Amino acid sequence: MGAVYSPKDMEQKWQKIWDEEEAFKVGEDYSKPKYYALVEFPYPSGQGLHVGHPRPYTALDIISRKRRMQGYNVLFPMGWDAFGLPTENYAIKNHIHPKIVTENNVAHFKSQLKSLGYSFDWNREVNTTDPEYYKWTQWIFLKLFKKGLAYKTQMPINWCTSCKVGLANEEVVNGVCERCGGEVVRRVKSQWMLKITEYADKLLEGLDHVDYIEKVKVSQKNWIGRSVGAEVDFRLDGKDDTLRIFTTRPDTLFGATYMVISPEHPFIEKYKEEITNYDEVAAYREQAARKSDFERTELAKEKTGVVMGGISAVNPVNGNKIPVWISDYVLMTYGTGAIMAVPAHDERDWEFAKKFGLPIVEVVAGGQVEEAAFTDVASGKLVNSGFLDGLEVKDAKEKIISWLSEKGIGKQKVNYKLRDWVFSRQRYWGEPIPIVHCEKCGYVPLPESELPLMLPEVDSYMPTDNGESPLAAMTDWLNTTCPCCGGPAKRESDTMPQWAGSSWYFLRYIDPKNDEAFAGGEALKYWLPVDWYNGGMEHTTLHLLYSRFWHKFLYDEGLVPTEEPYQKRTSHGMILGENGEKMSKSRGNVVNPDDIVNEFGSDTLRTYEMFIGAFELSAAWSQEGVKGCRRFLDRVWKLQDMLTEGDLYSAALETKLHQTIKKVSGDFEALKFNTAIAAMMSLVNEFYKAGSVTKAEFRTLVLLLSPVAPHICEELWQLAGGAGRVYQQSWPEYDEAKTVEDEVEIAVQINGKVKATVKIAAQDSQEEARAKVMAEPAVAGLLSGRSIVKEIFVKGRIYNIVVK
RNA sequence: GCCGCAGUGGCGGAAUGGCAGACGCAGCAGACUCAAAAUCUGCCGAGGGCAACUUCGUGCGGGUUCAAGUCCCGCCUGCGGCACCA
Repeated sequence: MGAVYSPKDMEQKWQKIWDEEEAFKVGEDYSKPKYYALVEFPYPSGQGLHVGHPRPYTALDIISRKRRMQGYNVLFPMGWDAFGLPTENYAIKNHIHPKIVTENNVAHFKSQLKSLGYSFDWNREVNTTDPEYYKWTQWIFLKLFKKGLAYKTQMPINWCTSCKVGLANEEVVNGVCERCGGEVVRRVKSQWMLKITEYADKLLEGLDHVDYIEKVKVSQKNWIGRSVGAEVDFRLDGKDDTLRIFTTRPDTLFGATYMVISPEHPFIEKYKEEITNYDEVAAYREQAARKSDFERTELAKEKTGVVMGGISAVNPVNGNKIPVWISDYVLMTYGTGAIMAVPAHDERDWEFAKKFGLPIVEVVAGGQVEEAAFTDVASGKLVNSGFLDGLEVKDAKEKIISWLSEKGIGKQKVNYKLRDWVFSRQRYWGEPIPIVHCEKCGYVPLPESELPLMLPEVDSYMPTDNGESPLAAMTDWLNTTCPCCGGPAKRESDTMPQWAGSSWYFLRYIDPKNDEAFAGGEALKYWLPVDWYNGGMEHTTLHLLYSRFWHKFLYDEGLVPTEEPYQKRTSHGMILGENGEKMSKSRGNVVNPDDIVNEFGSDTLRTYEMFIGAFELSAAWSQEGVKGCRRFLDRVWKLQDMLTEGDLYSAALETKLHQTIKKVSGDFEALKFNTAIAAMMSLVNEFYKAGSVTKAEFRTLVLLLSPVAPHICEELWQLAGGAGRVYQQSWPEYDEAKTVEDEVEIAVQINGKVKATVKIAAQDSQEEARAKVMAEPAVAGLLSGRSIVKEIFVKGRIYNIVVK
């Protein structure tokens, strides 16, 4: 009789053994096939690990363990994305330096992760706040700067009034700060920007060559928002000046009955003297500027606007004089900040025209333009459009664009929704931007030899109300000399956003201790690209897009060997509380993984998190479900009492074993961990039914289960007389021919309804099957007196007889 | 509004167009026990029937097919993302 299954001591024992044996140390033998499995490194928050964390980690730990057993050299690393606001805020509140807070949180996270038995190679741990790490973050920034991809500009930014920090567009969710939910207003500030827009096409095009789940590709495509249209110049009536607009519907040019410019458009100032209702215009502009983005979108239902009195434009195709309006439904940040309005064929323009009584002229037939805008481009021909009449939309577009080009008043143009990345943060706990501002020389990059530019060690790092970084007050650090002319200069006081360090961390794992380069060329060549990257959907348009941008830049610089960083990207669903709501302290439905490990063991937690449901969907926690998984492991444990000597599969179990190996192997690859575990449960049930299990049969189960529940499997491997360790074994193989039952029970249908079942040989032909089916008394009875119209036989599955 | 995903027993969820409900949870009955827990065995979609059986069942309405949870058309509901991007 074996001992009772008590995971606690046993799991610690094996974790220690793995450590001592350096079981998961990444090999340096570059002649072996490699596999790079990556999970998003966590932000080490004060709350510690959440039960959501182990879901993706366990999934790729399973893949990594399986790959090692398949003979791959596996890189499965872990690290810390440790710069950021929560740490800084906690530090301020509790008067502990963020560096200390980070150290404590990392230690806590690490011990929690270790207790879960992940096969990370901890020799390769990285930390974005380590100067030896951020030295290279700064180094990459300098490369971007030298290429003109980092620039400082005065621009309205999203300002979180609560965090007192500027945010990228991606960080503003429903008009509020993604992190704290605080109000976001627009504020003009001088900011460092990264020209991600320069890579818009490459980022888009690259998606065709990677294996990302579809929804990730779609989200990135939408976010980049490429649209092909035309830029057209409209002459201002009586002036030697033109107003340039962007449109995706140049075919509707004859239907343009007015124009609209954004309240921020420079023409308002330019024609200040001539606008007859300037006071009204200025008031409208004021009002628009005061609105936060949130208010702008909230009020979007009702269009507002004001006409620019005394100014009119000329429609280039028909010479009609048309008015120019100002409205905040036109954004200065997209296209040219001005549009031609075609109310008959654009919903926004239609709404605006209806409200202000502007003319609606149909130029594509097919709708009722007085009732609603007709926006269908697939049907309908051009009307009221001179030389375009009778053409289809597609052809009209082509014709008008070439006409405009010939006349020199327009051309084809591609626009993107993607905006440049606001790269400045006015906070302490981030990478200092390695730039010096000199009155004479402008913005001067720090020489590489001066990297890392360390954060000053100071006591006060409070955010300021005036929007300046706390670093701006640290004059000893701030004041320096210009690397260019040697004169007095000031350091940049803004720091980088949290997304900086995570934009290249997967490269540092490849060669984490290199002090000559961010990573060595040979190592990069061997390990890139990441073979499988799993992470949250919430990072699709942030981290995932940013890191692809940096990687593509590094590729263009000849610094990395692949165009894309990640070959495959998958995403996991959230773990919800027992009540089906998102886990949160305030809802009181938070489950702490430590409690589960203590009560049931980490193997149970791992198994449960994989069994809980489809990996990519969210799933509600169930304490009863955890117990079920523990019960399964108990049953596996107790199989040791049923072992018989034997190096072969018994006849009764052979087919089931081959089927299970096939099922589990395939399901792991497809992220169908729930059905893989179900298959193993089913195998265990068969073992119990059989009453005894040969060691060979048992070892196969142990090997299959080991990526999911590695501790119990090491123990059982040893008990079952296995040589070495489970992690050193080869992944079990199956024989396709042996996955098929010799005899199967098939359903016999009459007119599609199951009427009987018949046992036949799996390989039976239709004739052989027919004989057995017709011999079945129930079938014979049902067929008497009816004529057979058709018979359908699906091998090993079904026999359907259609009768009249 | 647009784009994705989902809707199956009391619950979590399975099902290359081929016997719907695998596997697990909960429940019921039995075994073991003085008893309980644990464990083991059996049952477990709904209606009808003593029973052999039988009818109905995968959000709703149509369709294709010998055969539909699965494919097509039209809806409904929930979740996630984007959203005045011209």
